[in-house]
Parts: sequence; C-alpha cells; structure tokens
Amino acid sequence: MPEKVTIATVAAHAQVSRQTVSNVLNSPHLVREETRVRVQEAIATLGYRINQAARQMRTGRSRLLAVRIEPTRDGINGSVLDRFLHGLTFAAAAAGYRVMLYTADDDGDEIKTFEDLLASHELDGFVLTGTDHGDVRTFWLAERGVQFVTFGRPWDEPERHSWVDVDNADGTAQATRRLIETGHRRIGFIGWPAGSGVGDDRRDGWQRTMKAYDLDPAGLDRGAPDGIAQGAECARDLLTTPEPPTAFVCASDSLALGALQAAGGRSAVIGFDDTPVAEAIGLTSVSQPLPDAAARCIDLLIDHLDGNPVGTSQVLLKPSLVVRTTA
Amino acid sequence: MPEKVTIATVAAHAQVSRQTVSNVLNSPHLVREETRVRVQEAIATLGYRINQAARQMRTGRSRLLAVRIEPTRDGINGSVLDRFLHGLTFAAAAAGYRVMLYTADDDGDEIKTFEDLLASHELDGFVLTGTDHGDVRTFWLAERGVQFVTFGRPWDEPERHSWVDVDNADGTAQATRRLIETGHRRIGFIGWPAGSGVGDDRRDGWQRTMKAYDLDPAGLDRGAPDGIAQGAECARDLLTTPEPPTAFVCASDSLALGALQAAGGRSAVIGFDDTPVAEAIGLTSVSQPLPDAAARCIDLLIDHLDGNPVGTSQVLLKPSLVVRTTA
DNA sequence: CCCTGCAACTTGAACGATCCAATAATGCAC
DNA sequence: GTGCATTATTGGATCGTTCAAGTTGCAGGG
Repeated sequence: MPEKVTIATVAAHAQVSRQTVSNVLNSPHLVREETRVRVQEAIATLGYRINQAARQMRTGRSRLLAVRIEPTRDGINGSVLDRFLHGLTFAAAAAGYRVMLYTADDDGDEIKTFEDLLASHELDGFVLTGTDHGDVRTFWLAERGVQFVTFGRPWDEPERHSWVDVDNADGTAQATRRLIETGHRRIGFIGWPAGSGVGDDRRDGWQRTMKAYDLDPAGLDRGAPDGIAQGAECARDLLTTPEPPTAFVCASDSLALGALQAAGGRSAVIGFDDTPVAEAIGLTSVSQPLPDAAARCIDLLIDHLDGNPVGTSQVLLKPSLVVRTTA
Repeated sequence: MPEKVTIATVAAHAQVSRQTVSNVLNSPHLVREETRVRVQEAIATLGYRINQAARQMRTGRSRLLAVRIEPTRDGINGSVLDRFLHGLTFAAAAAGYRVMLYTADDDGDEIKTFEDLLASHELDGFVLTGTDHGDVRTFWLAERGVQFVTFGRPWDEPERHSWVDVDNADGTAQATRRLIETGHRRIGFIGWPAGSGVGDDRRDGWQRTMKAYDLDPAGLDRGAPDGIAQGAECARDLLTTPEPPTAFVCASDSLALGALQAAGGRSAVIGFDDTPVAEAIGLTSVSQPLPDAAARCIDLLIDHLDGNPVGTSQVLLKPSLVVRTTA
C-alpha cells in the first residue's frame, strides 16, 4: 500500500502551501507560471488524485448526475435507453462528471428518491426521460431550484425548462417523403391514439408531408396502443378499405412489425426508433441521434451547474432514416 | 431554503450528544432503547439525512458501486444489459448503495478508469460483465485488494474470485428437451466457433441432452460468428445434408432468426437470451434470470465489502425456456 | 516618505461526519 | 457506604479540501 498522497504531500514536495496547490487545480490564473509548472510536476511525480469526498464536503458539489433506469418497456427503453445511457456517461466523463442510476416505480416514488439523493448531498443534477404532459417531477425540481434537463420536451409550455428532443415530425416526414419518392401515393399512418405529445407529433409529420405533395391523408390514419398485434390489426383494417394504402409509416417498430406481418410483404413499411428488432429483420426505420442527444443533455446540464443559472435552453435534433429492405 | 440539518442539530433537539446520534445510526446496540427512540423521532421531525460526503471522508467508503456500460453490441448488451442494470440499481438501493456508470473502449482503458475512480476514493467495488479467458481486469483488481464480482464465470479457474452466472448448458438442455418432447429426433445446433466459454457451454448442453436420449449429435453442429446472415447460412448448410434436422437450437436470438428465415417456417427454432427481437417475432428462447442475477451480484459484493473478506463465492442460476410460436 | 494597489502566496478555520479516550451513570456485592 | 465492573454518554481530534483573511514584496502616485 503506497503512502496516502494528499494536497499537503504535493505542497511539501513542490515547496508551496496547500492553498497554492488548490489554486493550481481550481484557479490556475492566480498562480505564477513557474510555480504552476512545479506543482504540476509534483502532482505527476506523486500520482496525486483529488479526494472527491473532501472536495464535495467543502463545496457541496458531488460532480454526480443521476438518471432513472426504468423497469418497464414503454417510452424510451430497451436498447434506446441503453445507448442513451452510454452517451450520457461518455459525455459526462469528458466534463469531469459521473452518472449515477436510480430506480422508481412511479413519479411519486421518484420524487421521494429526489429528496433522498438531494438531502444527503449525493448529487448535483438530474437528466429526466419520458416526460409527460404537466410532469409533476419537473415542477417539484424547479420549485426547489434543482438543476435538471429532460430528454423529451414539455408539450404544454416549451420554455419552462431546458430540454433536448428529437424532431419526431421530421422523422415521419422523412419516412413519408421516402415512400413518395419511391412511387407510393396512398400511404397509411399507424400510430398511437391521439393525446400523447410524441405520438401526435409523429402523426403530424406524415400528415403535413402528404398535404405538401397534394396527397389526401383522409381515412389513411389509424391509432392503437403500442404492440405488434395492434399494428397488424390497424394494417389489416386499412388494407380492406376501398382504396387501400400501398405503404405504411408507423409510430414505432412494434407497430411496423405488425403491419409487415399483416401486409405479407406486399406493402412498404417504415418504423420508428431503429431498435435491434428493426436491424434484425431489415425494417427501414427512423433513427434517433442518441449519442448526440445525450451529449447535448450533459452540455446543457453542466452549463446550468457551472455557469449562468438564468434562462433555459432548448435543443431539437433531426432524426435520420435508416433505409433497409422494407421501404 | 430550510435550515441545514446536521448531526449536531439532531443532537441538540434530542438533548443528547453528537456521538449518541451517530451511534443510533451506526451501532444502535450501544444506545438505550429510550434514547434511541427519542433520537429517531428527532431525525424524523427535522428531516435529517446523513451527509454522505462527510461520512465518506471519515470512513473512506462511498457506498457507490460501478458498472461499465458498453458502447458495442456484443456479449451482454442491449436490453439484456438494460435489465441487468435495473436489477443492480434496485438491489443496491435496498442495501444502501448506489450504482455508478463508466465507459471504456477496451480492457486497458478500463484499468485506467479503475485507477482514476479508486484513487479519488469515489467507489467501493465493481461489477464486471463479459469476462474473457484470463481476464486482465480481474487480476489487476485482485492484486490491489479491490472488491469485485463478475457476471459470468472465469472459465480457467472457477474459484479465483466471486461470480454469478447463468447455467448456459442447462438452457440449451432445456431447449433440446423441449424439441425432443415435441417429437423431433434430428435436432441441429447453431452456435459460435469453439473457444468462447459461453458458446462451448451452450453447445455442451445440446450435445449432452442428445446423447442422454440416445440421439446422435454427430454432423448436426455448425459454428459461425454471431449474426443473422451467419445463422441462415449454417441452417441452409445443415438442411442440405442427407439427413437434415427438423429443428434447431441456437446460441443466440440472432442466429435463431437467421435459421428461421432459412428454414422458411418448416423447422422448429429456439434462440437464446429472450431479447425483444424474440418477443417481437414470437421466437421461443432461453431467458436468463437477470433481476435475480443482478441481486445476487450485489449480495456477494456487499458481503465482501461489509463482512468477511476471506474466500470467494459462486452462484450458478438456472435459465428458463420461454415457449412461443417457433417451437 | 507614506500610502495605496496589486500580484503571489500563506495561514487558520470550516465543512459534517466518525473515531478515540475519558468521564458519568448505573448496578451489584461486600 | 464504599469499591469495582459495566454501560452510556461526552468532548476533542481528525479526514482532505476550499474559503476568507492575512502577509509579503514591489511599483507607482501624491
């Protein structure tokens, strides 16, 4: 076991005071170049690492960010959450922060966890995913002056807090354009029942694009809860109309998979989220730029923590269409 | 902003000393029942939460565990890692620990991260996933006396450290038995090339079960890197033999998916890992008990941290077969 | 010549918990 | 009532860092 190396050890080795070493680390501009170099050398020689606990106790900041990891499979999930988490961890590390996980059964439970984590001074900020209309969590945090960023915008009032989101409408617009460009004229949309911000946005993108190309979207639109069976049913329903669609834009890969089964390979289908399922079966799908989104979340959050706490920022990212064999 | 509540505030409120409050929290047996209750009430009234940073500075323990989150898609990944992480976080929280994430490009990079995290006294232990033959990381950690548990056993020397693993051979054995019981006699195995511990174990389960039922496994076995195309190719190869198999046991859902496509619905197929892909397309698959495995990892790790540091423990869990439509 | 201002650095105290050693309270036998 | 062991409680020191205030040396203005 090597000797414990503290800031005092470094100070003695470099023949300066503790505070000067601290300044080299935190406010280098206060230290003369020559001294700074000498201290840096001592740090390197001794292999000194700052003791986060001690720093945290003094400054009250832990350089730890928290993200909820969900047990369920709705909203952002599976490999989507997986890739998002990796992006967060990577971006946070680059800025000297760490990412911590927590679980919660529901929003109320999550607020209890907020209290726990904050009161024991364990962390500095939150990244929230899967925000709903009038999300209680965001109000709770804002009220207490806790810094946070959401992945997913607050649909009621866009500038209430900082967020990063993917332009869902643009995703389905790209999908619809692709189908139109490959010759389709009657393009159906299979999405979720009206009312969810994300779902409505995805429907909008399809609808607006149809109209932009002078195609009538009337009657080509079905809504059902997420699921393969539901997607299949919607597709069958649309295919038995007098003028059936020749292609489908779907609000999720699950719905798309159902549509694909129902159509038996005779319709073009595009899904949403680019899940492993899509990759596995060659489903063309709209892909969210998750690493980028994660990095922007961290940027925003750290901006709030380090810098100007006034005002909020919003970032809207464009998804991209991953063309495979189904469209 | 409410007043800051420290152990001193609680002590004053309950008319005892700081040390007594500390004892109530850490060594309740030293405190008289009556006093203990009074202190607990003061804690509840004031909403006191222990300051983790201060505790950590004194005790040198952070109550933080770390897990690597991988960018790539091999080994344990996607929704598998997702579910495992949730299990870890949940189990850790129950024991008063938190889970932190870190990234690394390769094993060497990971060891550099170990150094960083440990030197700054940021965490107490590691959960490693995806261990290889003669994993350098485990040697490095063991050498330094750092506590860790792996999910996946060290194939060279089982008792070198503590681990939790799923009985892969039992999984393919269950799959093979299921196929035999539903009337199949010629059952092929599509796995990875020999040499990986997990892959060889999965092949073993199939082979042993075949022999146990007096069925000859000779010539029914193919190996290829993981992937849908590879699975399809192996299946086609097996189907063109003089006595082709009527069913396939596969080492992964990806390989199974390929086999399914190649067989065109005329063969029974069973995959491994019960990924969302399997659920989506109705693929029968072997499911790993991830929440349970995660909980056992945490149990073992915390045992090592809190209690007896002597000896290692091993836990082998049985997977279960999720029967869907393909077998 | 004194005072002010500045840069570069030093010193003592504080953050909030736990550990340690010493003290006070209690019970019991003689 | 005294002595002694047992248990419960106390005050002080401590972990490693940063904050606030202070010291030193030197240049320039009045």
